[in-house]
Amino acid sequence: MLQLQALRENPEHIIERLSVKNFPAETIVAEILSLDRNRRETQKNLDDILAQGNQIARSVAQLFKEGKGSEAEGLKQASQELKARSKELTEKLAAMESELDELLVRLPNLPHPKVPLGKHAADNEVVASWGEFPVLPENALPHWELAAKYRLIDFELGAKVTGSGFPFYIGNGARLQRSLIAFFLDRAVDAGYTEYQTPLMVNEDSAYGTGQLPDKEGQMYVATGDNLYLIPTAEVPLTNIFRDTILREEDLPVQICAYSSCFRREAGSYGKDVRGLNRLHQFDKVEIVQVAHPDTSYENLEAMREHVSGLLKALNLPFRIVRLCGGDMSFASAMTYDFEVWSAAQQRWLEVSSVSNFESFQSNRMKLRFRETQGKVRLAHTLNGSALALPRIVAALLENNQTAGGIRIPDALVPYTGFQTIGDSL
RNA sequence: GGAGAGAUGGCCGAGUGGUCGAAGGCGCGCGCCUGGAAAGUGCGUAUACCCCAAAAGGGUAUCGAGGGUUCGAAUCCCUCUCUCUCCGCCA
Repeated sequence: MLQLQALRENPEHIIERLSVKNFPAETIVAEILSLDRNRRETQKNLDDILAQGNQIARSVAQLFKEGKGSEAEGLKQASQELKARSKELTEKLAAMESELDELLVRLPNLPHPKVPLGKHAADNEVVASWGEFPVLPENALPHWELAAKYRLIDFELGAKVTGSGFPFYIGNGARLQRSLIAFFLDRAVDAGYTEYQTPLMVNEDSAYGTGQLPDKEGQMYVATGDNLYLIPTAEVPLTNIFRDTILREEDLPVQICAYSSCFRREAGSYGKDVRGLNRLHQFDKVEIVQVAHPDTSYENLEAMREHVSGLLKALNLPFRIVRLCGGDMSFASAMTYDFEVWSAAQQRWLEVSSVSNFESFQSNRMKLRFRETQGKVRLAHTLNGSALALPRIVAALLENNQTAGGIRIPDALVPYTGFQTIGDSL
């Protein structure tokens, strides 16, 4: 969430920036500012009353020490009255604070100045592209048909055992998944990320910390019996590691990564856009996260972009990078690069990674700070990115590398799969 | 799941109703000492909010969390969470 301080200092700037995200903020900002003024006044009153109470307690102690306990009676009476008023004000203050918090939480993060104006994906800015579209054989198949032909993935079986969007991976299909996970993790570790294995369920505080709650509640599966949420991405547990912590400046940037299954309800559409691996309720992903110094976090963002680009190049998948426009960005992000891979049989771009700088938006809510060498405490910046999400990578690998005789495995992956092709022969 | 013990600052650890935001130690920072270092030694070293234009200074809250008793709570009472030990169960 945005810092109240920033709103007080320059509300016009906040409103102007949020307009890039097509978010009308005037009313809510005005409400926040007036509520904030009231809150501070109330707090001042409360503090004064409590200070009087403390003063009385000290006087009483002094009187007892001097053996004049009987003189304390009048003071005790005064203290009782103060207590009643302070209780009332405490409740009022708590109500104001939660109201203020509710309002603040509704404001999205400010987009970086480089973020293009726009409402839809069509307004995103293509900032890089790499590779050439493969020439497919006659009768090229989309990945779901390839998956069935070579018995790599069984969607119907998943639907029977669990539901739509929960496929089984089988034989070389399962092996391919495992290979990609290991490959992505190895590359992340080589790039300086420390590997984690995280819980796949998180509590409510964590879901708030990264912003899944309150507004994206419907995205997550909930274990209602225990009030736990299945993670929609490893970002949630990875980033929440740092909730309520103060790091040392020399520890920055913190670079960590994790493979996890991800669970998303995505109450969504049906049809060819979500066929096969294009959109699932459960999928696998390697996530990279950085906690960065605010002065240099955009350099870290570029480094993450390079890392993800390297993965796609190693897999020889044609891709492009787009900088999301204000309207297409997520609530919490200040700048996001999406990576899209060319899916040759479907003839469309598939989003396989999203790399974002959240600046201090998450860390403000999570109280993730670091201590500067001069001793000052500042909010850190958080960044994350997929490196990478598996299903659409698999989709593109299968489609782009299909030949009349089978599917070629990219060289970089062969040490992991142990096979060079899927299919009868080449 | 049953029984018991515990939770104090970055860490260890004292405190069991009266200036206790909290002794002492370790760590860390800045000095002194030294040719340099170690040792020694002096000082400093939590966070949030609020008042003040800012600095200086001051107020309030926080000893796992929430409530209560009291003029006054780290200390007494209640509830919850977590940790440890023993038993049971278990990949």
